[in-house]
Amino acid sequence: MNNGSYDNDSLDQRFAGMGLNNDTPRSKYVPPHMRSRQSRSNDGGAPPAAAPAAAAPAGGAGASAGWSAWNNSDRPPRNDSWNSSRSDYSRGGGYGGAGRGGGSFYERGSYGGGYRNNRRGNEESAGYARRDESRGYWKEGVHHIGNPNPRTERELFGSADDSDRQHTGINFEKYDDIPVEASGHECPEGITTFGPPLDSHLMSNIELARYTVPTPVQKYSIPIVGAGRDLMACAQTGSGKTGGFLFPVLSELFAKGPLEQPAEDQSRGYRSRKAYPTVLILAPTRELVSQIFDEAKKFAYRSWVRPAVVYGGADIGSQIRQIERGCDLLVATPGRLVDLIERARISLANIRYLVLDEADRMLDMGFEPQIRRIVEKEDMPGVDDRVTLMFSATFPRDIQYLARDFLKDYIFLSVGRVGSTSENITQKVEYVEDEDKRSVLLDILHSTEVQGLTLIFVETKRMADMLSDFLISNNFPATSIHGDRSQRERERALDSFRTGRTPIMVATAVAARGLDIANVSHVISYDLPSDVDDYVHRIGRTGRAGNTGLATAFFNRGNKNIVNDLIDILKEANQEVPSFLESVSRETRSFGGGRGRGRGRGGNFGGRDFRKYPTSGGDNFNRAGGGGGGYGSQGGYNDGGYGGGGGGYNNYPPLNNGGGGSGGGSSGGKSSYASRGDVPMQYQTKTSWF
DNA sequence: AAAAAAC
Repeated sequence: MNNGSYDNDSLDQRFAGMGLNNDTPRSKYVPPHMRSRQSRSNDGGAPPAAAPAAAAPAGGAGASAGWSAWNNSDRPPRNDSWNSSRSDYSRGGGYGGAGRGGGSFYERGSYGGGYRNNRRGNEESAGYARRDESRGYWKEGVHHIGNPNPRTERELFGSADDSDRQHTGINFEKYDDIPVEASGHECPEGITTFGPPLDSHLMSNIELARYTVPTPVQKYSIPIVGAGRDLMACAQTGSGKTGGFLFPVLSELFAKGPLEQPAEDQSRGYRSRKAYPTVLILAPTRELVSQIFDEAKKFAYRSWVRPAVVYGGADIGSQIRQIERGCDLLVATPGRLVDLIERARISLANIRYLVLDEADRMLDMGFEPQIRRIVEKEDMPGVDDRVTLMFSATFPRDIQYLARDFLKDYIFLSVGRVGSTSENITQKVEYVEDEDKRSVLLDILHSTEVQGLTLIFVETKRMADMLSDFLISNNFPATSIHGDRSQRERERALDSFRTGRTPIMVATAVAARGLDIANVSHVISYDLPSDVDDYVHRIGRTGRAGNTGLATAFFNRGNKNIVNDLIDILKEANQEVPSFLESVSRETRSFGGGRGRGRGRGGNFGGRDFRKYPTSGGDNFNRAGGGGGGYGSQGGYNDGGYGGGGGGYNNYPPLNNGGGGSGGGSSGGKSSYASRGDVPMQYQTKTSWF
């Protein structure tokens, strides 16, 4: 990583908009993880360090090199935009110029040499005769906006009273109460409204979607991406994550226009039907990818940008035809993308923005090799020549280590939840033995008034089938979703759940993340997951957009592996901790296991920038080290892997000590993040594709 | 151990 020698001394820490350091009234809502910051805010990093505005970090050079490759034109720094009015929106000219009127702009050429090489070449000679008049285009450096189309508009944006379609009813006022913490070099200031320099056409689409005020994550992601910076954002779903990356990225695209097709491909001269997307968005499930695509269509409406989506389980032929019709912003699951790259249908050579949604999942054991292949082993520009954005509700520190390979000098953003955080989800944990689960579930379903949707999570696909059959045979309108069902079945299940035709859905991990389903009033963890992050994502399916929600979990001794993490989560969210949890926790501790995996959130509901808390393994307890390496529950995938657990974990060692004083020294090199030396061997060997 | 993700 170009920025390996991260220097904690120069971290610019901000409590933007939070007023944590001053006279914030006690009554102002602060979610649990930010609250814990308050008590620690005097540990050295707190003063909103004056960023050395004059001295642009060297990293800026890399960034601007990436941008000058954009259309091969040198452009003057943009002067009407982010960086001039606000001193630290940008650095080192990382933000390219507006470039309007630049003769070097390519015309429309988002794929396969534009229409020229396409079989619809006659359209080209006819002068952009577009079948769909609502499609915009780019010509001679000017963005021509397509005509409005009422029908398309209704399809995309629904009508104002169409509550189940989208979040029109979000309680926007509450946004101001959400704290945001940003850390990293010269972090740009947040914005407060959708306004210039955000592209004006984008703003009109945002208006059509009836978003009036940027959500907290958007307030920061917009200027951060506008300044060409990389970003790791920890934000609950329902906090506007999708807009958080779509808005700034589309705004840039609208202003800059299409990229020229790479020379090698042009020289082939004929029939290149490869797509050269500028933006790549990756997500871990097909449903999520499809949901992001739907959002992208809204905000790309009438613009020159053609969004496209590819995922497995669906007809590849029609997906290929779709990307041939235009593929500037591609939303994809990894497997199908690799397939299409191998078929030479997609090239990543023009990627300028890479987005990993649910990034911690994308970088975990199951996905990491595929992501590495896509990002590092294909033709995607290197980390300095693209902007990389990662979003997730949770960011374990081991994943943050991995993520460094894909990011340069990034901003870490931690955002509370919309509508008074996780506290608007009531979490209940019941002690239920496996054999009693069915009858307890029936009791719960019978006793709950039928309003809103109930989502039941199980650990296995088989159990999902069995349980939904069981419910149906008991006259509950249930369906199920899991990876062994066909894509059509999955889509039908999700749709019938969403619309309330079957207000009960049994699901595996497929549905745990990111899915935006309005009106889920109850999430039941029939089986608890082994990783508490998964639990956090699950309960995030309810209590969305300012509503309250209920989350019930069935716990028994078989779940003792997550008992400590679960207790932490409950405490952080101000929830009742049943006594049986405490006693199982005590049993477990004397059993010698303690906590398997340093969760890395350090008592933080969402996540904490590991660069600021280098040695805190996320443990709230001072616990004897030494044995650490031994009980990595996830076998080589965890913090326990390095340095034998790093000695006793201290509670949040002071910033800037590099970890040397807190026991981290035992890991040999943990005090410095300059090299890969501190990274578990397992990671390094796993980097190869096979 | 299971889940997700390509055919």
